[in-house]
Amino acid sequence: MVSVTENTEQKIIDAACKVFILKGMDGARMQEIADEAGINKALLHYYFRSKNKLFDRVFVEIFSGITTLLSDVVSSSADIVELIDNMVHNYIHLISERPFVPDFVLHELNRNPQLIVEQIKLNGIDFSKFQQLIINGVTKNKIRPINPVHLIVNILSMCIFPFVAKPIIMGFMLNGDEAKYQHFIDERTEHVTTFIKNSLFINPAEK
Amino acid sequence: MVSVTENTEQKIIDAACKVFILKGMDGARMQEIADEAGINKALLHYYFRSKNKLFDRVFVEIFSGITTLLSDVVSSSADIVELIDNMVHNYIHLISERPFVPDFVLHELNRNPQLIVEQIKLNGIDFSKFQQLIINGVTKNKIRPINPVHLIVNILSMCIFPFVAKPIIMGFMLNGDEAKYQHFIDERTEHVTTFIKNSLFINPAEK
DNA sequence: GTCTATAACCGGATAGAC
DNA sequence: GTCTATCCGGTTATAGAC
Repeated sequence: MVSVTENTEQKIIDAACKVFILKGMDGARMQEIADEAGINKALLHYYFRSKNKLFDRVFVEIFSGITTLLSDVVSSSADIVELIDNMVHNYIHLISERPFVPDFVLHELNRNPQLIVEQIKLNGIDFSKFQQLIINGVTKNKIRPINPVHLIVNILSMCIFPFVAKPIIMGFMLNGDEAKYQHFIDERTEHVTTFIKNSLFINPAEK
Repeated sequence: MVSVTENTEQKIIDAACKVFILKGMDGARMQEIADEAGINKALLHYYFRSKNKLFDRVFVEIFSGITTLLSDVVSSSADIVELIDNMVHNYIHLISERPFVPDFVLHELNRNPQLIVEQIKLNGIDFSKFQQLIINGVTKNKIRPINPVHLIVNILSMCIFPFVAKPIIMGFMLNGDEAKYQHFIDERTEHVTTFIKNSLFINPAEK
């Protein structure tokens, strides 16, 4: 029989995710994580020896969620159009549910680029597949030639940046109106896919 | 006669900029800033009462550099094509020289969105001008209609994100090769302007 | 496994001499 | 204005009872 309350280790990890994502490694406090998990501070050290070890554990968990999505989308898409649709839709959807994850991941990665090394082997992107989809699109005369790295960076940029830059967008462009921002995000999937396709397709009628 | 060595206050601000940008507010240490400035820790508190006050001071300085550039570009561009060229070129150039600034600004802004409030009045974007350039482009039948907010976010995304995401791009797409990343950045201005224009112009021959 | 209490340390801030 | 020495609060981490 499955217990209604998760075990302590999982409660700690969930709490740590929440606090680390919101405050970052440097800003997070073990006390706050303990409170969030509803346990004592000493118990954190019993399960995970140190703050650093706890952080490493949750970072891997959070980061792999992002990369596996990318891998899945690339490997499951039949052509470049499908890939763009899937990638934009899935990323915006994923981040909408945890909007502070991108800033957390990017910030911690810049603080300590070493963090990424282990992740790469674990969750490498199948670039040959991605490149092949582009080549196919080009040879069938559907899209302009484009550097795959630039294209994938363009897609990720336009999907992820609007969440990281929320304060700027709201403050400077939407008069601090939360509802307007939400509406902006709701339009985003449709806008970005159209914007990218308009750029890629030589003949707009094709898209 | 101008002294060769800047005064102490300026030395502190320069050092604080450097350390805060690299480590963030939470990760920075007053001792490290003092060392970087070549002075004693107590002197920091003599000039700026607290870590918070010192941070606020340098944040304003760093952030205003970014927004004034945007304002200048918008107000000095005669049409939408010029604006895109100027904006992409200037932003990528600016950030290339201080590549850790975007992560710093975005992270601190997410940690404390209040920070932006004072900045807005100080350096608001002239949106009407920007919108007018787009409308002019559309009515002269040069570009497709587009939501100004989405367009400006697209431009900023594709210019800024590649710097914030450097560890990811290098790790996952460029085999950790620093030279490849530098080459990628060198191509970026040309690529992004072309990508945007391809998307905006209905007839590619026009651009 | 979980708790309370406390050790050990670190970092921002101040006192006071020069 | 600049320094040395020090205080004091907060935070990680451990000891030890239950």
